[in-house]
Amino acid sequence: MFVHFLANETYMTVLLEIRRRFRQALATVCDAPDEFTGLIGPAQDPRFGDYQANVAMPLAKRLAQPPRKIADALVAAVQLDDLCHPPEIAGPGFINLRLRDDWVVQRLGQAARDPRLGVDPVNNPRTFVVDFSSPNVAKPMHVGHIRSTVIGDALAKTLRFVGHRVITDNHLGDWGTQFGMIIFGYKHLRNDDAYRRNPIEHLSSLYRWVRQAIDWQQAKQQAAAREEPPKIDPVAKALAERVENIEEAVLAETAKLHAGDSENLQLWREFLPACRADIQCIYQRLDIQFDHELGESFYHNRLPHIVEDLRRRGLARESEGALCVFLDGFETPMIVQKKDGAFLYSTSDLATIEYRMTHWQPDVVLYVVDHRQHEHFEKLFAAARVWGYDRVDLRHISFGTVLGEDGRPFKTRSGDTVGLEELLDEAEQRAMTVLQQVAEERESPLNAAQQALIARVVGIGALKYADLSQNRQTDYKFSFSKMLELKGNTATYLQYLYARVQGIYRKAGLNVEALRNAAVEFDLATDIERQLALGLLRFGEALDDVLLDYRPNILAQYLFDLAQTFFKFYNQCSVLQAETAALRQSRLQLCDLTARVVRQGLALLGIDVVDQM
RNA sequence: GCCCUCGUAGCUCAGAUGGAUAGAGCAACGGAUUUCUAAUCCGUCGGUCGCAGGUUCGAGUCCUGCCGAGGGUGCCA
Repeated sequence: MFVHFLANETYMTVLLEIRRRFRQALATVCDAPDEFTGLIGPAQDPRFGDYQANVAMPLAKRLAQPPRKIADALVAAVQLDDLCHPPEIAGPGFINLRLRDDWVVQRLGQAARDPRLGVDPVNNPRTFVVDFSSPNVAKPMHVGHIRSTVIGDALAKTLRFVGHRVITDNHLGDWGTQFGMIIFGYKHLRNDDAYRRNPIEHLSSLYRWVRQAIDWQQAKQQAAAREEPPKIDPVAKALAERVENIEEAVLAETAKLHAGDSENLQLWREFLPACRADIQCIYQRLDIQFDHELGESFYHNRLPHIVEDLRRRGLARESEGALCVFLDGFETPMIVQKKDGAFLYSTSDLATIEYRMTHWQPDVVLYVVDHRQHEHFEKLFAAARVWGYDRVDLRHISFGTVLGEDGRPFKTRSGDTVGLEELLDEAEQRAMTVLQQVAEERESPLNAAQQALIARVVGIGALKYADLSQNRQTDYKFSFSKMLELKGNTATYLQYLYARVQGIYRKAGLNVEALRNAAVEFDLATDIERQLALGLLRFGEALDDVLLDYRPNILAQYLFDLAQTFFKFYNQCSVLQAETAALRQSRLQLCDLTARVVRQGLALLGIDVVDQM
């Protein structure tokens, strides 16, 4: 079995330093100190100090002694005086810690001088494959597709930043039934002029028509069950009335493609580049790149070999005409070859595992995919283990469904959801509207090019942040106004912070490089400055917490908390007009470090910043 | 039928491994700008954490039952 990856045992954050000290003290009172260090964390409430250790109560049970007595013993044994004030014991046995300002100032100076902002690279780098986005090409992308894309991208960037080797792979659906639909549509409905003028647009239309025709025929079969007939385009309706059982015909076209039929293969080769170029437009606007884009078609000719291997090893056997892998703990088998001889996505997923293990030797593979495929992945991983890949950590990073305004899942098939292009356009448009309102009151107006850039960065940032700031497990209701919100807990708030700090530099005519190279002497003159300092030192802890369970929303939450603290500080404390030159220097450094942490944190979420807003 | 999620403020959502008085944002209302960009800040209002039991020093969090919503479930992906 693989060794479970504990991100929080890699670099020395403040928290890990405290835990390390406590571990030694814990060893003097019990023989399993590691079971308890996890109970040491940031204080829940500032009144209790900066960090707290909630270890005495559970220990009391184990040692059959009063918790306060154990807390006393731990406080006596723990060696913390260089970083903390004397610990205080409260309530049933909480141990409250308050960091010494001189130590905080010293750590802060280190972070400020460090291009990595005080986050040390992991000392046990591992190789991760992150499989995300993976849309079906040739099918219009809609709002449901951005979740996998932005979450996967953020996780890949975060893993890379903390020092792991990361390989991103976009496992495109480029070999499936949707091509059967397009081929079928092309053969029956194509308009050569329209196709020449704009291939991808025409192919999309063909897809939609065929899809609608199939849905319409199915609805008609189930007849009176639903009174409301599905929405249908006249072209699709004509097709549905002219050709019987389109679904079967589509599957036949798909089967011919897979069997190597020269006409269909030729059409597939012709369509694919246009389809790929089309989704690249989206990735370009989202500023997302992949190391590899090995789609299903890449694995197609390996599938017979996979199935043969499974059969030879006795892992797969025939049942009800299909070739199946039966797995312990599952009622239904994983089917790897249909009775008509065709392969399934299970088969190509196994082929993908084999390829990645052979060529990339990952320690961990993350599949950033909708939670509805949970059971599929459980089976896939179980099958991979019995197949021999039992030392790699295969993980389904599942996320919730994007629901329509009515609270029901979008129908991914019918295509009448909000398209992704439309969403991106709207995002930039809304950002531009706000920008123009705000800019009217500004002394130094921005030119058109600046405005366009800002609108793009702010609009796309809002969109990504709306997804990333939410716990990935929960379903969420899509709404333009929520996704494109530009105030409150949004990317805009964080981008605004960055822009404000740059504004200070401009106002003061400051050379930022000179500021950073100057001797750093922080002065935590007020409570709010101290609070900001502590927040800045927690960047690494936030990244640890993100990677503990692959939750980017923890980073978003951290950044928002930090920004709130910053804005309080900023409203309370004058930077350029500070009472003394030393305090002014300290505050400039606080602003600078905050801006750098925010910029870096946003970058890990795939979100950019601008100097002015 | 079986399996898996989810139910927290008017709305949208945070609350990992059980910890001190359950938090944000939005909306609503009231304030702050001769001074670093008001996309900001401060304040007020807002809760039977679906319901009922249980476990224990302590439960939004764990267990059982019920109600409600969604998803998956042998030849789509």
